Amino acid sequence: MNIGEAAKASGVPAKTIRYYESVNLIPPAHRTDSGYRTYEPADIERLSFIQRSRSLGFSVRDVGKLLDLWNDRSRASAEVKALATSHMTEIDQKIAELRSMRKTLKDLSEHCHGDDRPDCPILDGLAGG
Amino acid sequence: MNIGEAAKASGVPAKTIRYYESVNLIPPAHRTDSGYRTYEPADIERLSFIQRSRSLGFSVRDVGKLLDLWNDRSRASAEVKALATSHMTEIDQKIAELRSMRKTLKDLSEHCHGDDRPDCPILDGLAGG
DNA sequence: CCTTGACCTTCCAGTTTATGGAAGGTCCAT
DNA sequence: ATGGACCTTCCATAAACTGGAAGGTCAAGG
Repeated sequence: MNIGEAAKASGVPAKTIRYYESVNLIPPAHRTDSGYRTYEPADIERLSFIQRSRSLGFSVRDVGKLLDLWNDRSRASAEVKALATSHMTEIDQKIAELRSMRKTLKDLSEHCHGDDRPDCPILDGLAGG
Repeated sequence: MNIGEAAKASGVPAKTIRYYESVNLIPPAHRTDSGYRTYEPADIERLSFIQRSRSLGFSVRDVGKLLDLWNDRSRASAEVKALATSHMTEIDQKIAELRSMRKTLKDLSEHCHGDDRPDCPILDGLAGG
């Protein structure tokens, strides 16, 4: 599987895969004799996970930590558990914020007439959340 | 209210407030005779909204669009409604992804023993979510 | 066999969204 | 009037990409 297919399969652009390799987020890919990078299904899973984590606002560094644990199975599982728990807390917080923001937007659109009348007072609520 | 107080009140660092001004995300602040920026409560609300939106993964550009609508009350409310709705969809998606990710992590920590035993198979699940 | 087009490679430059620090002005309390 | 905590601008750096140039590779068709 070359980098283009890997990009399609994982949702991470080829350019970005190379970038991730360059900053050691992922290990150097195996190469064909001619120098093309090749990827295994396991690599795709890893890339998908990175993709998902990044889109949800986790830093590359955070993702790196999780991947380290994933790679080094011999680590104490207490450490894995602690990291997972801390990430879960972060996630809960993000979900709460998103819900609050969603509510603001919902109020906003419900109180707006949806026609051309310009009295849409709910925009005022945006800051409050 | 000077920039330091505004920073504390809004949660946006002073440095970042100046940056937002420099890229026209917010209008230039009023100045004292000596050149210090001053901020009103309304400015703080705006900054808080920006802060919240950014932390949830909305781009500065997206935030800018919403702020534009907020500023220009005379716009058709249909437009406001459309933008709000589109953002709500995005938010729903983000929430769904976070929940999926949370579930993965929960499974992970539940199946881990939390002691020093190294058999923590759930790390394998990370890519799947 | 050779060409054509879609891949791949590296490298360097630019973008977005800040953040850090230097050099210097301001404000206020002692 | 002087120290320290503010503020100012400007320039450099960071993180996480993204685009483009210059050139190598591969598979298909003529």
